[in-house]
Amino acid sequence: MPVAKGSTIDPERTRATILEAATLVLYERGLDGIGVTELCARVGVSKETLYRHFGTKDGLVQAMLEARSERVSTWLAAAVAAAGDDPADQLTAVFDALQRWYDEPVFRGCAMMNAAAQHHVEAVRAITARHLGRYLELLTGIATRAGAADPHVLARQLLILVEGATVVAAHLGPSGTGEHGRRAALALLSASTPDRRPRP
Amino acid sequence: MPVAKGSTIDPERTRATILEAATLVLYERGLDGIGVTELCARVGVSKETLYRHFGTKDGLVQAMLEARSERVSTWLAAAVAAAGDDPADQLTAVFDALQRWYDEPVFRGCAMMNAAAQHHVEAVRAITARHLGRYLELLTGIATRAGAADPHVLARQLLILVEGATVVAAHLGPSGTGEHGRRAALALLSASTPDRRPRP
DNA sequence: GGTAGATGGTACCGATTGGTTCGATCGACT
DNA sequence: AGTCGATCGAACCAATCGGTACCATCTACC
Repeated sequence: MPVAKGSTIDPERTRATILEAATLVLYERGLDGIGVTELCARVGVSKETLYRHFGTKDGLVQAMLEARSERVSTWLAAAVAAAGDDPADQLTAVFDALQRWYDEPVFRGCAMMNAAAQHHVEAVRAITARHLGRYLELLTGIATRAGAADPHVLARQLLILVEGATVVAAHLGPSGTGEHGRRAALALLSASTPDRRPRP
Repeated sequence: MPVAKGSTIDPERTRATILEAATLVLYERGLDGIGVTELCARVGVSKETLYRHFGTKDGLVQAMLEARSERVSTWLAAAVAAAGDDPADQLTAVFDALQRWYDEPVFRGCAMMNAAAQHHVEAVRAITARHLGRYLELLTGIATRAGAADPHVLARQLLILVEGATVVAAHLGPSGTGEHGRRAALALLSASTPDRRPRP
């Protein structure tokens, strides 16, 4: 969807549109898999406009990774919040949401991790590390509410499951991967909370 | 270490040397992060030689990924074999070996998965899928010998742990990651083998 | 209606890309 | 001694790369 011609009185709107379209294209083609010229054509914007908004291609990449990290984290946190108070239900919600993602035809693995694998720039590494930190925070909350003996260790184990499931789904196909992750997560949850508290 | 001048009477030796040196450089810099010219200089070989042996840069990439997959799989299988017959010991050996890998200063994540994230070529995807298949085979063997209720499901869960631990170690640092993976794997193993059989 | 800013389109830049070619050289084998 | 194949080093190629400059155009605002 091209950006409207002329000044639409909203430069920030243009920026947001570029960001949204570029996110899809860069995810599909890879950060270095498409040149700026073709990227601009796909996004529907002129080179000058893109460079005025983001300075360099790296600037665009970083801006889109920041935006994507925030969007994805929020989406996952919302799935957890909608699952009620029970930590087991919350974990189930996480892996069900992931499975829906894996099933999308455009799924190509975690965009943040893919980006870090391609782009050897310090800023990108920082963004992806922060992204994992957000996940870890979410999972630590679940582990803490579950009364885990060591919530931080359980959270790191859950993070390993989340990222591992994403990698496996990307390379061996999505089928069943979310469920495998979910069952593993629930098993770890049980193993980490020796005091069984009955559901109210 | 440059290839010896003239015909060292062993073209295959030349090929192997290129492969070995290129593996390190491509892992460190990324597949698209270094040009053929600089790559040849780092490897210590002329462009003509490289192209005679591998045809294209993609050909070199695929050859080195095949070789690396085989080497890594063999290395991990050897670690398992050296751990004796007990499945729990074998899983411990897997994650101890992984932790030693994570601790290497040049560790940058799984080369196969990184390559697939960068290089959108079908052949590369096939190589990485086969690589995960080898891991899965190894883990299925362990799960079967452990008497798991469903060895294939347990093996996929263990694969998720292996790949997830590698991703987390690459982006949040190696510290403790192998241990987290190992403890999670042993917990899943216990949960999947309801019939406790005493160690002989 | 006129001005100012945001944009599209296009030509253009130097640098780098993957890949080719050629002559000189070197070692092994006859 | 002489041939042959493998190699190096460097020149060379077209294509593409990220990035810049210029100008006509369009819209919002006055």
